[in-house]
Order: sequence, then structure tokens, then C-alpha cells
Amino acid sequence: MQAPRILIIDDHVIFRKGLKALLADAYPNAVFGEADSASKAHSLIMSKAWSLILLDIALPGRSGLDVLKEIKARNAQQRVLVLSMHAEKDYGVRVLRSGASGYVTKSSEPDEVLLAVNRVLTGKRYVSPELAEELAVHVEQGANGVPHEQLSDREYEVLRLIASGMSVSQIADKLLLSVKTISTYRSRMLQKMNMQNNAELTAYAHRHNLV
Amino acid sequence: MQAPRILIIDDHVIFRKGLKALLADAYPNAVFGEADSASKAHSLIMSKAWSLILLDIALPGRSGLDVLKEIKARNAQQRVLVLSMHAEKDYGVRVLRSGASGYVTKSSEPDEVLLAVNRVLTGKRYVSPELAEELAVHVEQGANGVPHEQLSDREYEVLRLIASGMSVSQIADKLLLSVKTISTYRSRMLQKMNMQNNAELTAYAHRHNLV
DNA sequence: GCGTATGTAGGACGAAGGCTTACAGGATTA
DNA sequence: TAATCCTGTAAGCCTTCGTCCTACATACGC
Repeated sequence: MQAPRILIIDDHVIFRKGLKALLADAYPNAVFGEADSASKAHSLIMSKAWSLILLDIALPGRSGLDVLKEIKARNAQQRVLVLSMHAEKDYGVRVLRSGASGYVTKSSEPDEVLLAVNRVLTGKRYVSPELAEELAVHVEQGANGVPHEQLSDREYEVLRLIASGMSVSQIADKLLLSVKTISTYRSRMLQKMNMQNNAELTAYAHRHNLV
Repeated sequence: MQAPRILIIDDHVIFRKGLKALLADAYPNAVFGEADSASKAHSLIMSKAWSLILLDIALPGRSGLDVLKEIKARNAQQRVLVLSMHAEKDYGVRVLRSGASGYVTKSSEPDEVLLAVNRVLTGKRYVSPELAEELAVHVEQGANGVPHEQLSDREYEVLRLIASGMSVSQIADKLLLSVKTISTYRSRMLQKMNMQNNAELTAYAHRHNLV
């Protein structure tokens, strides 16, 4: 194989180092790029071409999902493998829908990561058994049955944060958005899901294991 | 310095690799051991002597805290630096109380980790500024068992309702009490548990399965 | 019996945030 | 291709929420 160019986008420095070491072992002649924020990622993506981008969706501030979309918008062929810290169930589906070629959790075994990387590098997709399961359920219930499927990505993100007890303004701080914006997402959400308040949202989110 | 012997106990393989690489850079002649579970850790601790043990408290199954206590029970001199995934406030204190020489979160900058490792290797302790703050407050209030056991019945009841996403006034309505009363419970609770806001309370309640 | 914990709440005033409106870019569809 | 819808984002206004401080009665532990 030709020397692959791999870009790692993740704000956890130590994890990044580990990942790079792992990949360097498997692809001795690979060239690496690293970014710890959406903006650094941006310039690296702009300036160079990459065979594969490994993207942590849990970037601070801007959601990794946004970054993913931006990447795909710019170049639909770009291969992206998404990493996430926890096995966040519904994220997997969204991530794939947004154009990623695969999705692995950070606690995965190196072998699984390598397998995923290898598949994606060779133009295939990687779907873990767990995620496949999710997907199955998802398709089965037709994607419109479940209320939260109607939510936009931002709304979904905010739902989870509300369900974890954060106030509108805390969320605004965390996402670097205006309080008004979060408030808007919240009301659109309430409307879509036909609910009245945070308690209902919270209950819903927990009932559906979205947190 | 004599070649240090460092044991890394953590089930996140990739993170472990990163950490090891980081340390190998700083201590080129160090000898490493790795364990991904409490039981493997056990045999490594039994069979060899270690200058430093890096321990992830979030081991699956058995709590890392237990492992820590066991280590210290066996050899009170053993230097242990604890790693945790999230900046879980109450853990820091518990960890130090259980005999660790320091506590860093996994999202720390490499420099902070190296600083901590260095201090612990040279027999000192490492306490991050944030944790120091925690400690101060904590010592002040004496510290006994599980935080939520200090709560009064009403406080506990309100904790659960807050964690289920209800607002202070909704709770007041439900319990037929004044908003002020609920607010008082809430602040007494925050004080007792040394927390700042509903998000922390909520996280705590869910972590401890109080909802 | 005296301090401390608990259940309860009022007043005052700043902060939070809900509701409405707006607008731009992308997607969808007629 | 124009018209429309959806999404991300936010300002303004004005109400409501809730915090902070204080208070008091009862219960309880020592």
C-alpha cells in the first residue's frame, strides 16, 4: 500500500499519542497529522490531502458532528472514521448518516481500531457488531416512530445536555453559543416532541438511554 | 535517577499506549509493566517491585479504589498516582484519603502528567490546583461516608426530583411547599455535598443510582 | 438544657430564560 | 427554478425564577 496520510483530530493529547503509536506500528510509512481543536483541524484539512481522518466527536465547543459535515461537504470522498469516548448509542446512527465510514469507541481494542482503519483505508465501511445491532433496530422501527429521530443534531445534543441537568446558560457556555440559541433549540424540541418542560425531556432521555 | 519501574493499570489500551510512550520519552531507561484488569494488576504487583503505579480508578467490575486500598494495605510505602477519566470531584478526595500520592485526570496535558509522575517518583505528592481547592473545603467539613448519606430526608427527596429534571418551583408545587423552602434544601444540599449546580447533583444522583 | 440539624418560609433584587421575531444557507419539492 | 421548509444562530423584551440572607420552631443528641 502507498504511504497513507492519516489525520487525527482529538483533544485528548495522551490518547492521541497512543493512537498514533498504534497506527505507526501498523503502517510504518504512514504520515500523520494531529489536531486538538476544530480550527486546527480545519487548516490541516484545507492545506493537505488525507487518506483517512480519525475524528473524535466529543470536541470541546464545536461539535465533532459539525466538523464531520464540513469535511464531507468539502470533499464527499474523504474517508472519515469517527471515534467516541462512550458507547453513545444513537450517535452511531447519526454519525453514519452524516457520512462517516465507520464508528468506534475509544475503549475499543487496538485490533478493532486497526480493523476499522484498515477497512476504511481500503474504501470500505466499518460497522461494529453493536452498532450493527443499533442500526437494525433503527431500520425496523422505521426511524419515524421514535420522537427523538425528528430532532436536528443540535437539538439532540441539547436534549442530552438538558437531561444531564445543565441549565440553558451552562449549555450555552459549553457550546459557545448564545443563551437565546439554546433556548430556541429547546423550544423547537419541546414542540416537536410535544412536551412541556425539562422534566419531561429528562425523563424521555433517560427512558430511551440517550444519556 | 535509577531506572524507574512503572506499572500502568488501565483498561483503555490505546490510552495506556499513549501514556507509556509519553513516559518512555521522559524516562528513557524506565521499565514498564501494563495491566488491563484488577487481577492482572494483582499478579504484577505481587511478583515485582514498582517505583510507581499509575492506576485508573475506573476499572471495569471491581473499583479501582479497591485496588488502591489493597495495594496500600500490602505495602503502605508504595507510590501510586491515580488517573481518572472525568474530573469527578468527590473521587479526588477519596483517592487521596485511600493513600494515593496524587490524582490527575486523563484529559490532562502531558506536562501535568509528567510533573505529577516526577513528583511522585521523588517521594512527593502531586495535587492539582483544582483538587487542592477541593481538599481545603473538604477537610474543613470533616468528611465521612457517602456524601448523600449526610442528606436529610427532605433534601434527599429534593435531590431525586432535581435529578429527574424538575425545577425548583415544580418541586415546590408537587410537595406543596414554598419555592423558598425547596431553594433552601437545595442550597443546604449543595453545601453538604460540596457541589455547585444541578448538573453536578444530577450526575451524582445518576451515578449513584438514586433515581 | 444547649448546641446543632431539620423543616419551613418571607423579602429583595438580580439573573435566567421563554417567547417572538429575524435572517441566511441548504435541502426539498412543486 | 422559484417557492418553501428546515436548521443554525441570535437579539429584545419582559416575566418569572430562584438565590441569598434571615428567621423561627421543633427535634435530637450529648
